[in-house]
Amino acid sequence: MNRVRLLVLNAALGSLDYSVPAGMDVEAGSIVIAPLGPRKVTGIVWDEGRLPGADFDLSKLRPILEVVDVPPLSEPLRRLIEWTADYYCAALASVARMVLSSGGALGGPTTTTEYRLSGGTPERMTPQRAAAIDALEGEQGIIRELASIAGVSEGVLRGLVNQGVIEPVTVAIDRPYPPADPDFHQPALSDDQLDVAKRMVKAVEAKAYAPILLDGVTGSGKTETYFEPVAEAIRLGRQVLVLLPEIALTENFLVRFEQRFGSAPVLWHSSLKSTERRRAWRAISQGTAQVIVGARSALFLPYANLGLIVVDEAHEVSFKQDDGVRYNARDVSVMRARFESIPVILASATPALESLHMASTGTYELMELPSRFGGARLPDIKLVNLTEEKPANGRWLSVPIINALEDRLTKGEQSLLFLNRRGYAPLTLCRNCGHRFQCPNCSAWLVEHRLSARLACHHCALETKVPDECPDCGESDCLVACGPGVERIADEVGELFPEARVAVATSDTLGNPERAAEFIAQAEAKAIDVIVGTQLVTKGFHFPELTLVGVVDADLGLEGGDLRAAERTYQQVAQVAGRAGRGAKPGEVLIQTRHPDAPVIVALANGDRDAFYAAETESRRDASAPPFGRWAAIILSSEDEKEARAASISLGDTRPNRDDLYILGPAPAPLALLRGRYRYRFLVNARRSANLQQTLREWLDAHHFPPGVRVGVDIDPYSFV
DNA sequence: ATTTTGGGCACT
DNA sequence: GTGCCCAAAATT
Repeated sequence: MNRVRLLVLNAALGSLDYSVPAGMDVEAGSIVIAPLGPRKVTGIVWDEGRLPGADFDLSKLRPILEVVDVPPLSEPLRRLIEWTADYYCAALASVARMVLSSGGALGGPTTTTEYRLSGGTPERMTPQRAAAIDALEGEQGIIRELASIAGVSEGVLRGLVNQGVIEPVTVAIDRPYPPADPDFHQPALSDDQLDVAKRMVKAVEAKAYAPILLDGVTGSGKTETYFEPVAEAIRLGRQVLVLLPEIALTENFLVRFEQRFGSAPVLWHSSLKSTERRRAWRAISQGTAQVIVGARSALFLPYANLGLIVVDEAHEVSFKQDDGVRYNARDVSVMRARFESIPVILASATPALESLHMASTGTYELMELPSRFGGARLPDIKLVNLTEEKPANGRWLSVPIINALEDRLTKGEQSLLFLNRRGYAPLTLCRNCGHRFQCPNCSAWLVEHRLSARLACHHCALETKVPDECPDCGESDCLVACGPGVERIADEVGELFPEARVAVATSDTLGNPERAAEFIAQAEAKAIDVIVGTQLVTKGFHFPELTLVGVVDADLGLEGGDLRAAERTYQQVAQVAGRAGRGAKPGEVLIQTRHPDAPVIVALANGDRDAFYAAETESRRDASAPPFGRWAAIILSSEDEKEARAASISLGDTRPNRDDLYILGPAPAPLALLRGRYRYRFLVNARRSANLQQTLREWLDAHHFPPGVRVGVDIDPYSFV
């Protein structure tokens, strides 16, 4: 190729043509550096350029500067980038950027300098230096990362480097990962598991596109079952990607993985240190990384030789990315498997209705694990009607749950209380003047966190100390907490049972893998009697001694304008209920609700999954919601309220008028102010037959927006705020 | 996204 | 005419 079309990594630019200097070797997918105005940009060679017809003087083409020394992006990956950009109405460059997300992974030297403590002491000790030396015990990394770990400035550390207290270490970037042994430990599987595993192994051997819905009740051993096709892919020398919804889940997963394969997999998530990220990216692109376990962003990595994708807990909402390119990793996984011609396994105990629908139409192959592993039974589920069993004033646990907790404490068994609200209380107000603490940047209350003695906004980074006086009326000692959060429930348990060992499990307390591992170790060692947790504890955890699950407020998820509210409530409660009775002892689940007759709640109480899905299917059909119709959201935002409103009204005036597409809005978004930006929203409901994306693109492209207005398109939205 | 260009306008 | 600010255009 002597002339190419380059996808430059800049969202506002499309693709640009460049000439290829004689002697330079490029092919489609090559990563290159090219001149752009006075700057240099990274680009991906896309194809042979827009040949004659473009009214551009071809002799003015500028030459590519250099080819980056990494393998070219494969054809299937390039098709995936195109599909994702097209389907989610995003810029090609934005999607491509996720592929090259490693930042420094491209080119560069093969060794890097990291720093660690040398064991010496500085001539002059200062508080910062002492704190840094204390915090960096056993750590190694680049200065910036160490500074962030130690909570001191980079200058402090550079001073220590000069004094020899911190020493540089040369590290090879491409040192290999330990190999995974597919036959390290063969677990005993049930007949059901063996049967399903065998079918999945066949799919891996076939090296063809095969979407599989692995539908197994909680505790049925889905992970051990899909480890078999993973092992087969390793035997065939192919790479495997396992997507997990949360980092907090990986610790438990890693233990099981190491037991099965004798070594840790390659991890990919947003908090990887830059050198680890770079090492992983290169190993993945060279094919030396065998099994990659990652969050959704791992989906866009340039695997050299992918043989299988597993999406674990595939129903999880966190697979939907809600900023930047708004994609659903579950759906994009299926497309990647299609372009790569490989199987993809969606594993869940509570599959999304869309996934079940695909299975029922035969688009996905359904594989079921209907019973729990090792003869454990599914737990008994009972409702607690909160309108009859009222908790005491200022308390949130009803008598049946308190009695059940007491029973478990006496027997030395564990309990789990589930409430999907972080912090102590969702709203704080002044008893004297009624002042409510609200985030100045978002339409949201500040949530009190007693563990950190702070008021925090859950939508932006705002955090303040809890003040001593009301900022409005100046009165002191007048602030009251309204409503429950997990911390408050933990306090309540502590007051009821002072001897009980209570642990709060949320993203605040288990935010990083180390703390999650510590929590799991404690729970397994029975050093915890009662776990109080948010949705984080609904998945993945396996504590054999846990026999009681209490759902503090099953109605919480039903509030708010979420189109999938019923499904999400069903999934969360069913998943958390699934934590009970996984060992030899039977489990009990108590669900507190004010709406014991609501269809979701009834289905949960009866353990009647089919009835719930049947009812939900009908209500989706009536609402023309997925899988029968499709939704999209368009959000216009601006720092200026008037500008946002004017832009949305003017966009509304040019709305397409079609009978296969219904447009609601504009209206202030439910979160009308988010991170300092005022937001207006359109909701689009389209028939399956409508060409939703093309219609939206034509509508938006024809419109001119003022510079301060941002336009976001969310296809198949989950969050309706 | 970032840089360059060019128009309008106040000021000299 | 010069400098400055802002919007629009160009970037291959």
